Amino acid sequence: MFEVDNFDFQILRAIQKDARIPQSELGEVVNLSTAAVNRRLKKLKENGVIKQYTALLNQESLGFGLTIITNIEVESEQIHELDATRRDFENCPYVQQCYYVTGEWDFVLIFAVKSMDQYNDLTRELFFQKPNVKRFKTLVAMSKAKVGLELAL
Amino acid sequence: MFEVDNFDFQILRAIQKDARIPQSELGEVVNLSTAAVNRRLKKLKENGVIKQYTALLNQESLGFGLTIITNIEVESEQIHELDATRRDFENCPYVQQCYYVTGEWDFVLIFAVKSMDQYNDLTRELFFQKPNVKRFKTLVAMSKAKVGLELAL
DNA sequence: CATGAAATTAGAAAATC
DNA sequence: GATTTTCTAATTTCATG
Repeated sequence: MFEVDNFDFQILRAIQKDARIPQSELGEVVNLSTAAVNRRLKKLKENGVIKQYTALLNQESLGFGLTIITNIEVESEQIHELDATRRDFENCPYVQQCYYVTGEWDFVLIFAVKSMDQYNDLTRELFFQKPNVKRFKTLVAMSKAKVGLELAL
Repeated sequence: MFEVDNFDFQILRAIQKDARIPQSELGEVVNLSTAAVNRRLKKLKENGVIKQYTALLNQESLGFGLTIITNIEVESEQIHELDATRRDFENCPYVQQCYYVTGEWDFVLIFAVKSMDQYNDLTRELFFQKPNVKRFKTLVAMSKAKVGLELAL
């Protein structure tokens, strides 16, 4: 496994907040030369510590005002069934997040959709038409108090 | 509200996948000059359509191998109590996401933590010690089939 | 209003020590 | 690891529709 030292942690912390920060600034913060920062960033990316650089978009301004969390219980927990179900969920572009969990439920999905109508359509497609979905429960987000994938480094 | 046209949508789609794509490449994809792409990106950022450029990190390699989803029911739904509770959740750095929801529960939290022990400590801090938390239910993610905040543009 | 082409500035990457 | 050089990309300017 790739070793991440304190310099790396500082760099990662900074680029989580702003992936566009110049490497020179990064160098000042961390007390390294820009070249050192550059090499470290490259390594972190190559080793998969940095998975992706992305832009977080404003869901509301783009018409995806509805966030919905769905808990799902499956009929069969056989590996093949489970994998197929998981794939169905993953392949839906409106499913932002899909977790396979232990506990009261088997899956938790987080949807970003345009309307309730659209969500209803998706429930038909993803739940009612799939024999392996036993039951599901819908939670509608009234507000997203905190949304992000930042780590507490 | 800011109007997003088809060029913008294409640009946004591309930078969701890779925020580091050169504006020249972006221009080729979208059939615009780099200057036009540059101006559009600037506007999209200024208008908050692009909220943030960020790096998605590999939780496992950084020691945050545990993802936990917690459903919470509160005692009082009075606005002040609710706000205070929400703030407590938000302020916890290990809470990646916090949704205030309708339905069977009031809040859904997603934690990225290092260990079960740490989560237990957090439950004490955030739930048991808070009078407004009536009950909560923990779901442990066995696998994150899909994690991201991309929109289906 | 927007665009594209060209010039400028800034940044990233590579080579060197 | 730092400095310096080279190369690439972002940004600004300016003329045009």
